[in-house]
Amino acid sequence: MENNNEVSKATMMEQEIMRGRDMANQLLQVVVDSRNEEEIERSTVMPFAEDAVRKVLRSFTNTLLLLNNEDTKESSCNSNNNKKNSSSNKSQKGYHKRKSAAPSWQSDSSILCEDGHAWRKYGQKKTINSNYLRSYYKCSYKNEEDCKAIKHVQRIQEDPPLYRTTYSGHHTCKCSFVNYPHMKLESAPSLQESSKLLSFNNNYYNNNTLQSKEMKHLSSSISSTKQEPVEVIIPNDDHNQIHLLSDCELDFNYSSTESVAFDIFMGMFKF
DNA sequence: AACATTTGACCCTC
DNA sequence: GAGGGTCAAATGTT
Repeated sequence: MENNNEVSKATMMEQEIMRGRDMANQLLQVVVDSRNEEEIERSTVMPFAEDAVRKVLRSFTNTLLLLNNEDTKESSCNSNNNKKNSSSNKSQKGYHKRKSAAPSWQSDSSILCEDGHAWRKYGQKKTINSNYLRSYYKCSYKNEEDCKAIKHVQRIQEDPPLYRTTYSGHHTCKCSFVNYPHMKLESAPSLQESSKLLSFNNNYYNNNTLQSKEMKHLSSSISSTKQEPVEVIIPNDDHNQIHLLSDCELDFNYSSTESVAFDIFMGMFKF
């Protein structure tokens, strides 16, 4: 009985997360569609908003994977045992080990969802039970970081359109900053050992974006989640960089801009 | 030129 | 042997 309650609770949690992910997808669509509108493009808001939504999507995806990995841990262990006796170390073209029959996680959506991760398509197949092609994707960082995450997407219904995405494996790649070409966190070798340098790409922020005054406000709003004082340096000659003289975990809380999206982004930007 | 997608072949599991 | 998952060469796109 108690077990049933836990299962339904987990299902409800999963449904809520999926609902959140779908809403974030819709928001992302609005942001992406707005790129071509000249006025919005010139503002500081859209790059931040788009990044924020992508990060939200990634969180939803990872949470769903974690939830479902717990569920399928046992079955995948069993299937691994079954495979122990099969041949190994083959490198011929097309050689592969068939994935476990139980997917890590699958979800249906009326739109082709983005999930915040970068995928590379590596194949597509017409399956016997469907009139539509199934597309196979692997993580874009599979080669660089040996990330094992894969997914396949299949249309399962014509009208209204419905797509089923099945994920296997979870992301082990450190792609957090790769998808944020305009912001970069790195060591600041010229300063003290534990300092960090937060860089803003000039292409995004040179024109009417973050002004000196705003940067100073931003720096004063940076606080430590460990309640420790954080020392910040803003170089006079370069308004696109902030030096963070601390090795502790930081939270941004920048609220002077009129943009809610900017707030969300800064609120999420934790390292 | 570099990167992404398409497509047919290959090979495993059932 | 059928069906499905993956590879890699060919092709397309930026």
